[in-house]
Amino acid sequence: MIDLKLLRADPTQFRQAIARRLDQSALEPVDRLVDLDRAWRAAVTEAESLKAERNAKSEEVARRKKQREPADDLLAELKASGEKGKQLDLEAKQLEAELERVALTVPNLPHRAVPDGDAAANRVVRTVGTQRAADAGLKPHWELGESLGLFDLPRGAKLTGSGFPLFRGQGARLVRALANFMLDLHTAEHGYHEVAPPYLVSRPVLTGTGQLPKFEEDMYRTSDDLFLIPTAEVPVTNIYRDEILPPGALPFGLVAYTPCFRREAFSHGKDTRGLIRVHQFDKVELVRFSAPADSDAQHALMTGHAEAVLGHLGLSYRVLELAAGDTGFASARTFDLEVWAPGTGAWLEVSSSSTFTDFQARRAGIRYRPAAGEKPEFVHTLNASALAFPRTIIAILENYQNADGTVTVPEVLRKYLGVDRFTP
RNA sequence: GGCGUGGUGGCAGAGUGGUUGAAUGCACCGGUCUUGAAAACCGGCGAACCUCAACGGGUUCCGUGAGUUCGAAUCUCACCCACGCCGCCA
Repeated sequence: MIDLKLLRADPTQFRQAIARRLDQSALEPVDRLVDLDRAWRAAVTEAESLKAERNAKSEEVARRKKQREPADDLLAELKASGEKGKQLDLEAKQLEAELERVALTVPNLPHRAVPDGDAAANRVVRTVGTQRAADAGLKPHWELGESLGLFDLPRGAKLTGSGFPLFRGQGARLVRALANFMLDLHTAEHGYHEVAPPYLVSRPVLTGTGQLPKFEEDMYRTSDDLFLIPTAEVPVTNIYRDEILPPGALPFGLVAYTPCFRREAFSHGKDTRGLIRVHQFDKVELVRFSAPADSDAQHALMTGHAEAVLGHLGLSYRVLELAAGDTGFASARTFDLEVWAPGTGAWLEVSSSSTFTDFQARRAGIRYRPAAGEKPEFVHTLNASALAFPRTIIAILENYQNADGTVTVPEVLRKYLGVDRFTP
């Protein structure tokens, strides 16, 4: 949720900041909010002043009754103004509900450091490692996965539909190995506290992180009006919803290993080959809570934690800073980590590291107390995948493949897999 | 799923329909005392919103939402959640 006070203070500047997203549909609600906000405040002021008057008279009634004095005149006045009070109250409430409804559709303000432009303006911050040449002899991961018996996409599709992969044998074990490797790394070396959250969440929780109300179509919904999580970000960020964190609690990080479910409703036929884009996948997610002044540093730190996974796996990757027009709805600033996949011949996004500033915290009511006795303030929330499994698996298979059709297991995974090579 | 009990401030825990945002205790903050700390004593201490240049003023909040009433933490209804017992079950 945007800060209405910022909009009120300088609507022009606010509008320009939102305009950087190059999304016309984001500006329309901003313009409506200015008018709605004015109308709402006028209604509140009017309703509250009548209430104040009525409260004073009610107190006078109580005083007189105690002293056994007549109060019929006041009672008549109160009865007469009762209907008007209800009316004014209702008007204010309706305006407030509309105000909130519209406000929830406005995206976060881009961070000042974010470059202008659309996806074409995304900036490569750094490239790490040496890319294995995409020569003709290299196989894409879907061929390797099939020949090595690591996953069976046709049978996965038989169970559910396309985009629901079935891993088996060493492939299934690789999934488990990646989970353990990543969790061990983040808990032991990066100081994260491990959580295992619910995979179904409610509407208010999804509204807190920003998936609702705008992106309902992207998720799977149950008959109980619960949603399968599209990312662990949702339950983990909301752990502290409607809470005030005590002084000294910040900053801290949580890590969770969960499946993620995404309908990918509008992306059929687009980069869907093999494991590149699937409806269900596993992911280890980092979530951090920070004081506002500290969040940029926390963002860099967390991005480094995600990069460390790629580093340990010996994979070549690059870090992209997304331009304002390509940054997600709730995010103020995002770094994408793209891993090099020589068999596919493409850079694949394996992580998105974002700071949400106070946008999610406002929606979810996550605050902290800077020091004992001080006023609560909204925290800053951040998260990064570290990493999403399918594309990590793609990169491992394609980068570590050998001329004889086998795949060497990266050093750090061997103790989890028990083998140093995938063979047919 | 059935029956029952309960949801009050950071925590614990009172609360006859009328100065109750809410007693009391703990915690916390400031002060006195002390070489220092503790103890003791004194004072303070919820959140959100509207308004105001500011001082200040006002409104709302006792699980959520409706209702009764001039007035609701207190009465009524619905819903949610927690706990207990029974049933079912991985």
